[in-house]
Amino acid sequence: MRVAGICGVLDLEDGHLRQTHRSIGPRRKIDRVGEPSEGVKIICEGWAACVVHLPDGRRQILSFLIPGDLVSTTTLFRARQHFDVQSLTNVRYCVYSRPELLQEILEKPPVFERVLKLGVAEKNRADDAIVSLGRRSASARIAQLVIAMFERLTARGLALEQSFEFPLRQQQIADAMGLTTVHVSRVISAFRKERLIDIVERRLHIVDLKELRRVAGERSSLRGART
Amino acid sequence: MRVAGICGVLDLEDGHLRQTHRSIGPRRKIDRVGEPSEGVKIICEGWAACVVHLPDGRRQILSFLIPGDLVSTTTLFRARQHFDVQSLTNVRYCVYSRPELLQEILEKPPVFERVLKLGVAEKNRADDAIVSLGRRSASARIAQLVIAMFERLTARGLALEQSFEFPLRQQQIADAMGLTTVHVSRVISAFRKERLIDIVERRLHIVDLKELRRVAGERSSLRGART
DNA sequence: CGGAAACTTGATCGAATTCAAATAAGGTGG
DNA sequence: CCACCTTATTTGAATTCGATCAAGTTTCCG
Repeated sequence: MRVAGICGVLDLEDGHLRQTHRSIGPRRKIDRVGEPSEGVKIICEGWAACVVHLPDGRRQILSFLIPGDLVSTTTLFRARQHFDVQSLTNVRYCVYSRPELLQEILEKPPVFERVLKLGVAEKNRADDAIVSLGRRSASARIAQLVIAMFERLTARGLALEQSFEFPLRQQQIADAMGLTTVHVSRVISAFRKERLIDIVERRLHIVDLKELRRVAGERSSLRGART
Repeated sequence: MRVAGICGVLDLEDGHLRQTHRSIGPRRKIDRVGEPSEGVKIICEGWAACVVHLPDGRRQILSFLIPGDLVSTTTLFRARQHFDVQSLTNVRYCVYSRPELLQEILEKPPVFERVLKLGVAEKNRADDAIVSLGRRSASARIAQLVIAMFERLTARGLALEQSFEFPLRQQQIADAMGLTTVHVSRVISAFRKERLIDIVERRLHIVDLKELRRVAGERSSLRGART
């Protein structure tokens, strides 16, 4: 049965691919490190994150997932994941059977292309993260994050004007940006004071997009194909 | 005409796929930012790197490429690359026509699987980099780099005992690890003094692998499918 | 209402950067 | 083969960005 909307990104034809839909609360594991994902998943609603746990208890968030995102292209291949995927909010996602989807991919070039595109987008985001973590200051990284989420959410029609749902805790921002919560708090306070952004009730408002871009480092690179 | 060896990673059948081979010197661009790659390339000999240039002149190296590596899975898709690919040493690589390779992929599941696997390996390496840059100290990152290169080169039969060709300049290590040359020099000096590694004439010897792993952080995560 | 997360704020510390020079290693034309 | 020039590497001193330590305060839920 075809479910309308963003879940259908992979089901380009007449929607005959079998999908299972699931809903879960926040802080739940969608996929677990060391286990192969039992299917290929698309986030339909809510935010999730790919998380690596270090032996000393610290964490690194590899990426945030929002509606329309494929939960790691690597799940197309039946391999152990090296990270957990966990929900940050209430999440609804759908699961495709791996073999069925693979067959669909091989039979239908547009589906193949679509999946390839999602994979490219995912890799581009990882590359963005590497550049941010490797060469940008804390403020630049956080400004980048805000802008990146704004653009991704806008592309999916999930931003109004310059504001959008922003359920991230500062701890999660810290884990994604390679910082401490304390420092994230300081940077966000500074952004508020400088009237760059404002966060009220888990909703982020971009007050001065131009200046925010400047702070983010306004680099020309990494502006390639996104989804 | 089939060329033996590592170039053939994608050409699993009887080697009828057309390949063009090219040789270039060090510090040459194999692919250029903003331009779609004109084909799908495999490194046959030498080292290369994917490099992002920031507007202020600083650089971030996204990954190092060694023989057997695909030059970015994203080149399967005709999109603008957001980074340069450049040779670090003399490099020989081969180029497949994108349409021909795509057709081969769609027709031959083993080839499809092979390409998928290379893509997964690439993504895993990017994720490794994110964790290193986000959560590890300078020494841990450099130790990781040495171990990772050792393992990758070993998998391709390019390491003897615990030593291998290591053509990287400290500047390049710095650009990959998000550090300055000055600091890379200090860390490597310390490693030498502690008899962890030694670098002589662009060849790296791992003196104390166990201790090197300890320094690298000996984490259990991120030990997934590599190629 | 009460307890636990989440967020702030201040003081101090430290890893890595920056600035500055000196030394070593390569590569080139004569 | 050597003098010369450029690119790498090393080392030291001073600085800084973000971490760590330590309380508070606020917000969120059950």
